[in-house]
Amino acid sequence: MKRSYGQYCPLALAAELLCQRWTILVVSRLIDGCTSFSAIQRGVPSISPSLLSARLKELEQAGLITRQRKGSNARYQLTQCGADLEPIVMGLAVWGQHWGRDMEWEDLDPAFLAWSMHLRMDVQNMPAEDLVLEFALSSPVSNLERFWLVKSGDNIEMCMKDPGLDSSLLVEADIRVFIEAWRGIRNLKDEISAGTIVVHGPRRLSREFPQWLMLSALAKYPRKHPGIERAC
Amino acid sequence: MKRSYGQYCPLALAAELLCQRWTILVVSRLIDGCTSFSAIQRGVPSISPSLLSARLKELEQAGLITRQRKGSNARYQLTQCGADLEPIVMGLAVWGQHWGRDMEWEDLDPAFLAWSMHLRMDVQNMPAEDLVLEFALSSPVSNLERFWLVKSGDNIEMCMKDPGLDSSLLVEADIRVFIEAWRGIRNLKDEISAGTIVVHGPRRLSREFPQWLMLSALAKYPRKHPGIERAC
DNA sequence: CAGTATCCCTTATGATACTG
DNA sequence: CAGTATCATAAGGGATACTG
Repeated sequence: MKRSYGQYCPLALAAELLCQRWTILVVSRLIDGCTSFSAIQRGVPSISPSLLSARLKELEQAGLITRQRKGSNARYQLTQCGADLEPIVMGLAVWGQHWGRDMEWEDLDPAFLAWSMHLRMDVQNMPAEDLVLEFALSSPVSNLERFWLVKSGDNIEMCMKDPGLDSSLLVEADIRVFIEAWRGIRNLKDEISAGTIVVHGPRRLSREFPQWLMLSALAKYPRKHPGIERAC
Repeated sequence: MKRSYGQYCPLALAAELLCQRWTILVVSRLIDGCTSFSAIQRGVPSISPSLLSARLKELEQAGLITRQRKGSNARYQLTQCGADLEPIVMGLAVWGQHWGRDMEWEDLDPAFLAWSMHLRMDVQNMPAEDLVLEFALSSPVSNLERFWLVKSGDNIEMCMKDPGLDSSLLVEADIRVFIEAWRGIRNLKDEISAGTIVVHGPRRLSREFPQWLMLSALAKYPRKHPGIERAC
């Protein structure tokens, strides 16, 4: 249940809905075009199903989204009201890129990275053949994290468990280095040249890999936060 | 203490700071130019002092504001990092004006209305003389609410208690009608013509009153929410 | 897959009183 | 004025198991 501010102030009315835990992230996934419960959940990896359900109901009741049942499935879509948030959510994300705090090790979530990357692979510029890209990202505070991006035709799927397919390429790196490259804080090609990101596999493929990987949509916004990352 | 999302996602980093209860309202007051603790508190009438204190510390630690001691007073000011939020906060407020839920009676807070109005009186177009504007706003769910805006020179102060001065004008209305006019949902002059807002006092002053009162900065944005107010 | 239902528990918050 | 200190409470949220 929303806790009201008891205020007619339009900013307070917006905040009492949108500035609850998880809500803006859920809206962001809807803006990204996710329409099913599980697609949204994959894009917000650590939200619990009950809370996601509650948030979706609040958004529906407030008129930001519609929910249509399709057989046993449901389809969530933004209304004009919800779609009007796109520039605001984008603005907040850019602000976070510019000014957000430095990333802690615990923030380096491979599931979200996999989810993000699977939406930002430049399929048109990849070879026509099907491919399996395997990522093995190391961290001093957790086990080696593995995931796979599987290209079938023009479709890319993410896999957090071994799909049991032969990998076309294997990418190895420290997870922080890789995510900093993903966010545009480091330069991907520079890191590959330096050997801090290693792409194993046929040279024909490994050479092209940096072209396939579109970075985060925010990578073009320079970091302004005066933290340790600046020095990198 | 901020509850982290455990995510490097820049939107999550922004949200974990800004999407906490009260925070965006406090930032908004800082954007409006409030620099002292009590000025901010007046602009966010129902925040408790301990929570405001906590929020200001979080904002300072995150680099959005600086705090300078001036004698026993403190002065809070936005940094570039905080100032960058201005378009986002404005966007959220416009969204709230467009799409926010209908106002409940409990939302019609006269203290916030008084605070808002005292910043939006067009002093340059008011007579040179000092004035006392008294407001008496009725509501079916509470006692008659009275407050005063006191013009001394070019300065306007708000008073929630009787300042013990003769009032130059007395404005009487239903608080919902008045706030809807303030927000641009109704037309102020139409309501005065209709007698739903009554301005008592010398005709010389009462005629000019609608010119003095700049409405909410959001009044120019039309309401789009499909609620009961649309019918008004 | 697409959610619901429980249950426990941390903790954020509101209220109040107090101090320099 | 400009906050700090304390405290009790509600409830938001996380985890998990379960259902159609």
